[in-house]
Amino acid sequence: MDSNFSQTELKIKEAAKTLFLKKGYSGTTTRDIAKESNINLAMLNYYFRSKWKLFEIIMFETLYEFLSTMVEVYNDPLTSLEEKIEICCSRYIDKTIEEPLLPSFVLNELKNNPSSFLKMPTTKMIMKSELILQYNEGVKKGIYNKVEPIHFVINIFSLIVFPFMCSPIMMKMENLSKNEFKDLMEERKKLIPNWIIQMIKK
Amino acid sequence: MDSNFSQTELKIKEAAKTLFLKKGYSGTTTRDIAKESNINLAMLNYYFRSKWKLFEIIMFETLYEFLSTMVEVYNDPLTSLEEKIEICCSRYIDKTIEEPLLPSFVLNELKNNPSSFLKMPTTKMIMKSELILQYNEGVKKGIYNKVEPIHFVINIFSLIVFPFMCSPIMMKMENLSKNEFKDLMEERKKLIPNWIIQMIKK
DNA sequence: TTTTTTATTAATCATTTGTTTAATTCAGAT
DNA sequence: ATCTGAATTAAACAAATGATTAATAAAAAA
Repeated sequence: MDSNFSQTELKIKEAAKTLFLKKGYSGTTTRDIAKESNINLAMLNYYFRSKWKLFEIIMFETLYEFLSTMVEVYNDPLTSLEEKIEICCSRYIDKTIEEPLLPSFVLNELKNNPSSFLKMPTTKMIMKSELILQYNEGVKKGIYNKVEPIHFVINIFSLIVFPFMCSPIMMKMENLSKNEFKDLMEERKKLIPNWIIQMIKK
Repeated sequence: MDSNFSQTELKIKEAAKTLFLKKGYSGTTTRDIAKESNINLAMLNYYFRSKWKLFEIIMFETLYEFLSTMVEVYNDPLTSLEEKIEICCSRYIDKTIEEPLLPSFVLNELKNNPSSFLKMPTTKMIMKSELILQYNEGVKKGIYNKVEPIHFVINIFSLIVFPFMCSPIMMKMENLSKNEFKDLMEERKKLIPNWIIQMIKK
């Protein structure tokens, strides 16, 4: 019976994800998770053996799901560089609007332990992707300024991700509602690709 | 006697700052701090009453020191917009090279509690600073593209700060040494101002 | 020197927290 | 209906953790 497949296990994972994203690993207690998911404390260890294993599973799944949707974008040989940037921005921002706490969570938890991140099948490829090849070609043709490709990649991610990471502060400072902030991010879907192109064009 | 002024108090604060930056508030124990600073556990409560109060002091001082050096830059009426951006980048990057963990630390700890951040005297002013006035003037004159000033500000900070936040991952992925990473950031002191200008110029 | 205040220490307390256990309930197979 | 293994529960354990206490040492004031 797949539909009834460990209701409890799912409930735990969902609650754990919510809490880990909000409070981080060490800020979340197993009792918090038990309470949030309305399960008995012992069930956590019954299904996942330890808080740490549960965390690893959630981190892996979350990250994997997130990255998978991206790899195909910047490796698609059929789209141009500019199209790639557009699609990348659009998807990334959509995804992050859905889960605004994710970037901050991932970067923080991986800070002291980035190796576990590299177990992901999708991470190592970015710098050897079609996106980079096309950028390098453009440089060779004299269309784009020559800068280390790593700068090019960082810039894209910086402009996309960072605003989400300081959204609490931004919203407080500028008295923005959640929706107003979301609208700003939606705007950026179109703005960032233009900015990026302007940055690299001669 | 100012030179001998509470050697212990200082040692605790330094150790606490190191650990809070590295492990976050909830990832750091009072015993960690006591050990790192070679003081007796009880001295922490003797001088600071609680772990939380100690944390608040460190957060405030760190943030204040950091922000103070910035306000004057983007409020200086004598420098042009482009000069401001250059100086801002240069100082920010220098500061962050000194303390690479700071941005990640601040954004994370303030995530669930951004109000405490606004107690800072220097935060609220950015959007009404000389920098923004000059940008708006440029727009009026038709030199710059018209975009919400908030985007303009976010972009600057994104390009400066975000790379530091993913430095562990970057370094792992690209096999960079600490020095190589530092060199990349040094490069950006000159690159970012150009990029920003290209982004806003028609 | 004597007294008083301040700083430091080791030991202890009271919770919290991750995990385990042993007993009980439940569901499917026989 | 009975048996068997999985799921669930309440209780407990052991270690960790923030904080306090009471005794002692050191420094300052008298």
